[in-house]
Amino acid sequence: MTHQPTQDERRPANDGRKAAARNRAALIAAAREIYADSGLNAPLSAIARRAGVGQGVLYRHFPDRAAVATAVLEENVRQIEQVAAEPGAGIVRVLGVLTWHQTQSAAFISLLHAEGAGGGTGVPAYASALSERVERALRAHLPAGHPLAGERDDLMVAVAMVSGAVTGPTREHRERRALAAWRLLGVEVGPVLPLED
Amino acid sequence: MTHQPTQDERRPANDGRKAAARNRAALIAAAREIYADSGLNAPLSAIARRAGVGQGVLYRHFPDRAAVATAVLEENVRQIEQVAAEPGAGIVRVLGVLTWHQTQSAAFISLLHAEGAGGGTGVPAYASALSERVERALRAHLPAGHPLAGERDDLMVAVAMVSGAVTGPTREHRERRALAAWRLLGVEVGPVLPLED
Amino acid sequence: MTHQPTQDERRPANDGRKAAARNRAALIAAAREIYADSGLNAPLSAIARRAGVGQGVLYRHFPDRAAVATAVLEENVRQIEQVAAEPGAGIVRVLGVLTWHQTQSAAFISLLHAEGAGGGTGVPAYASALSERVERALRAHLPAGHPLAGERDDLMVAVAMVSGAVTGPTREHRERRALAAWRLLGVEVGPVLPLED
Amino acid sequence: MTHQPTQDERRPANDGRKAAARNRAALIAAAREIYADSGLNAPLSAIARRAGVGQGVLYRHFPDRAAVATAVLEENVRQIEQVAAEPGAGIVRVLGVLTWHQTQSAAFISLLHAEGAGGGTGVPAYASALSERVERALRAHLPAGHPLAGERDDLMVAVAMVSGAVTGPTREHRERRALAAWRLLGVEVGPVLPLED
DNA sequence: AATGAATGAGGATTCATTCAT
DNA sequence: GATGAATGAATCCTCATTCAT
Repeated sequence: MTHQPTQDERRPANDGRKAAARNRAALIAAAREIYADSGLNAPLSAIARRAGVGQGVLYRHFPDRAAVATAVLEENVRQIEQVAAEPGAGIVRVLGVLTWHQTQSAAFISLLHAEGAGGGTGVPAYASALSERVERALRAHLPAGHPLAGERDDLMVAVAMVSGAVTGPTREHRERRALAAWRLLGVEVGPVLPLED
Repeated sequence: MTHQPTQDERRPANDGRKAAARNRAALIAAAREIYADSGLNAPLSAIARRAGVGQGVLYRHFPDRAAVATAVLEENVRQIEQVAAEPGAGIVRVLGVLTWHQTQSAAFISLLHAEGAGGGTGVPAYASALSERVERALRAHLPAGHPLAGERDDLMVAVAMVSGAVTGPTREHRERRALAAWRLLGVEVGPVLPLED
Repeated sequence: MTHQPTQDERRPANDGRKAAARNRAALIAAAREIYADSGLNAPLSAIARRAGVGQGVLYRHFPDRAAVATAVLEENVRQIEQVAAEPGAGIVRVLGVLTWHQTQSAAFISLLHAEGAGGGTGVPAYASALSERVERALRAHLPAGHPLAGERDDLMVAVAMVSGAVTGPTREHRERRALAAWRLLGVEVGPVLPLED
Repeated sequence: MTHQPTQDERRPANDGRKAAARNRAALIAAAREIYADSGLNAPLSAIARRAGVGQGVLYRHFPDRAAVATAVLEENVRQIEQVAAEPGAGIVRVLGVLTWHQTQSAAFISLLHAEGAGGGTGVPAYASALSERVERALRAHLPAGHPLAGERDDLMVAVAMVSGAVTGPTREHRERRALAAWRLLGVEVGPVLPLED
């Protein structure tokens, strides 16, 4: 009778189920940041902490480390598909957005062709699916005369090549290298910008 | 508080000091193999085990994880310098050997431009020195008309690009991709072969 | 590369979050015991084991070895402050409690003036803060005529001296030596007893 | 027939058996230094290294860690005995030399009453023998009226007390504390100096 | 008699993952 | 649904001690 627990008295703020979605988003955002400055092997606890949630929540949303990484990449891919779907978009613009993501974080790159060494993060399965979606998005806009239009794999080889070139401490560094890479391939790309929504 | 190896059992023989060099070599070889199939973050203990030595030996020869990686790379670089020094060697041949190393292991690639995310293996310092040695070896053979002869960084950007393209489960896979990459760059490379000594 | 506790067996129950405080206390108690009979360099794992918790818990509560030691000492100091705060307490009584702690464990002593050799446990920073608290507690009760009342440092030098004298296998041994030490200093101390609460 | 091994060709300089004595001395000196700045738990290998000999030599001369420590202390004790044996030496002078050793290194102190915590370095047996020699040397010079002349243990308790007081980063610090300690005991000591030989 | 390499146990520390609350 | 404590395996690294040369 004393002490009627006034909403939020001793409870971790359970805002109902819309909080779930919010948390998921926060986790992905956090993961993106953590990946950017600590690499893909960063402790999961760091991601949860940065997202401001308990570790349990992370596990609720993502069964394992690969799922987190994939979710991050998923967003990137969706953005690329989105530009590709824009009315006036051409290959030049799409490549610009793709390149922006490549310069954003080393993680994106690793993800994009993480079939390599066995000890990897274990993304392969999802990764190749995502990789194919990127390819589809790009290929849809490839005009016949384009340098990468020809043989089957050239397109994704080129993407991988640019990824390989993208190194350096700052985003500026990486952007410069990316552009140099495309130039060496004789490919024109649009401004390296994110998709403003 | 102390260690006192409860050791009256068996002590696997101390082959004296000329074993030291042999062990070092064994460690590097082991590291190369381990890296190839478990990536650069493989436990050091695995390397020691594969080399058939105790962990202490590894630490005696290499102060830290980066030193091991560097030693592996060092050998590769030396081989490249060696071909470059051969009497009749031309850029085509040197690139062939370089490419062979690129297809050999994902590790070589990571090492070659490991300046990336902070959480990395921490090779940067050595790595850039080695990278420069590779560059020097290549540049010494670049004829004026070569597609990469022009602007300052194009050469190493191209190398990085090919590294990026080199993915896939088997060496054959990776070799095919490497060749495709060089072709896209308009660069001719020799047969992708190790330096037979 | 990862951990994956091969754990389908048994997981000793997670008592929820109010166990945390209990665990912390258990760790401090365990540390006190371990320190008493194995010295300050005892393995942390021994402390965790004696406290009946996993090693991780120890690290959760105390970032490093020094933090554990400090926590133990902290309690002692608090007790001394507590007697000092008692209504009728005089210097004789306070010194009695202090002396009790000195005879309790070699660790308390080491901690109290652990500025020594570089290889030490690394408590210095905290330690001097705690040392000052002890000094304040004592000085508050020093009557003008007391042998240690005069010059600035005499008080803590005397405490250190008694600490130095406190050696011997059993508590009785140590108590006898402590009392001899105070006698040589011409200082009267109360019964050497813990603070009964 | 070719290649007559000219003395010292391929041999670590085996100067005969007088080298043995030289090595032993070097080890003790090295140990003293190492102890002084890394504490008694410093790795034995560090001592061997500083002495400029292989680790095997250390083991040849000293069966275990305690033996090294004891040998160091032994020298100190010998010096004290030596002053005590000087024709005109009085207690004041002997205490001066004793105090010098106390201020020299924390190690000396630890050694002097290392009966404490079980986890210690294991010197106890030797230590108490040495401690008795120190006591004998001092007591031989104690005049009847001296403050420490009376009851049996007061003398060594006092020595331990001063040891306890001797803390601080520099030798100057420690000397000041040592003198303050003796003053509190009402004991006069001579100049705090080593035995010039 | 010395050297210094090798062994391998022991201790420190980190993190994925579970689960009581 | 969320929290965050606990677990404990895995990995890193150090060092006492032995021993072929």
